[in-house]
Amino acid sequence: MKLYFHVDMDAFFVSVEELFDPSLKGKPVVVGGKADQRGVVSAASYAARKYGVHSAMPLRTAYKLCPQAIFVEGHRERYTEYSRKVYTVLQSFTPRVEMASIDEAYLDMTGTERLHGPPLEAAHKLHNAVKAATDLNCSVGIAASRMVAKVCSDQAKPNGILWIPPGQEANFLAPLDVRKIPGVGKVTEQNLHACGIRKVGDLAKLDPAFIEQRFGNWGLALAGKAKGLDSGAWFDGEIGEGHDPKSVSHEHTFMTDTADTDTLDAMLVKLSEKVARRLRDHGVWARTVQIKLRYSDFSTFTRSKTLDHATQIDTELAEAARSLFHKAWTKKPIRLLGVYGQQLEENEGQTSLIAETRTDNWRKALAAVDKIRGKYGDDGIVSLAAGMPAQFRAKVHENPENLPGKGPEKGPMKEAGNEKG
DNA sequence: TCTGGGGTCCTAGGACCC
DNA sequence: TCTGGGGTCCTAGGACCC
Repeated sequence: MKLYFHVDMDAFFVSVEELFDPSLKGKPVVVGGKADQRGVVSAASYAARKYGVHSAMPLRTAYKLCPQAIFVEGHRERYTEYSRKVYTVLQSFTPRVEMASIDEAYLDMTGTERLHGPPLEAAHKLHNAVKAATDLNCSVGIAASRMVAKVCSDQAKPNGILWIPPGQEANFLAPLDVRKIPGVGKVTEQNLHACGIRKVGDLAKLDPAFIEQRFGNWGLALAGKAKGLDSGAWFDGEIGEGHDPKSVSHEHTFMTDTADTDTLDAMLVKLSEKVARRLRDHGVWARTVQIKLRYSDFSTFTRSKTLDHATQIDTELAEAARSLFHKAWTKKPIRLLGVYGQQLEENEGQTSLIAETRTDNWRKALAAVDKIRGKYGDDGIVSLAAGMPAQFRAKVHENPENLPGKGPEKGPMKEAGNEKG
């Protein structure tokens, strides 16, 4: 019989902020950005939640619901630092730990009873150890499947521990809303409601063949989850096997929508550089480049291109991204741009000898730049866009949103953008 | 309400090959 | 010349998670 823990930090971002500024304690706090910014709530304190504020809610909505809340941008590095501390504590209980995100982890605690005692006792020890090391609270779910352990930790919040002994899974899940099942979001919930399915118990009672017919392959996995099983790709694989990233991406939402070609080109270059940098950090090459564009009405489009060889070079990514963008763009104002590296490979793709020398030179230059950036941050160097005209380089460094409005004549600029280095 | 940014997984059609 | 079916790759879109 398997034994899994799911450890979930309570209001993680807010709690870390409180460590650095204790005056925030007990107050309505919203992490995610300023109240008038475009963006959503990353985390809300329990005091803020009383006003209906919750994560993923637009910041402006949060402000309307709770104007007295303290809005903070947040400190990513601190969250990463504390996430590592938590990981270290969890590692001391079992090597089979997998961080599912920055603030939650699965532990395979099978066979640790002699070392740590029965499940609840082990969970208390673990909870206390996390608290001692970080001064942060967490909640722990315990079950024979990861799926149920995750649902448990959610039900245990805040600062609680919940164990569902083997055989009790169905009883525990049955009265819960279908939305509580990991993987069931707004859309699936609506679809299930349309079939008269509201509780997990309703789902568990159905004939799997019916669910498969209505919801496809994915429906079968859903039926399994309703019974407390780890079905579907979600809970595949052993815990503790680190996996390589499948994609690397960066995107940016403009403060105000823009149709300015130079601003958009500069942003594509900047995003491409960031993606390339991360590819090099991971030591992987991308075969496929994808862009995303979103217009003012929120309509969103993606375009992708598989290259003849995998790359991690700024200009190759940027070139592909700009080409994809200009083929798809209708010239209407843009709200968001994104650049993605996909089909990541461990090795550089097949290249010709000439390309080889060229990329080798690039590699040396990029390694040097990465080093400087590592030391001084991204602003240590303006831009790597050697293939881009000087105008772009200046703009990349500037905040594109703050550029003064320019005349309609963009011809020469566009030409220049196409030249090669 | 006016909707971030970083990801994963799934589906489905068409191309292309055997 | 008309016609299969399977497998894999490419592309676009979408649901979902934190």
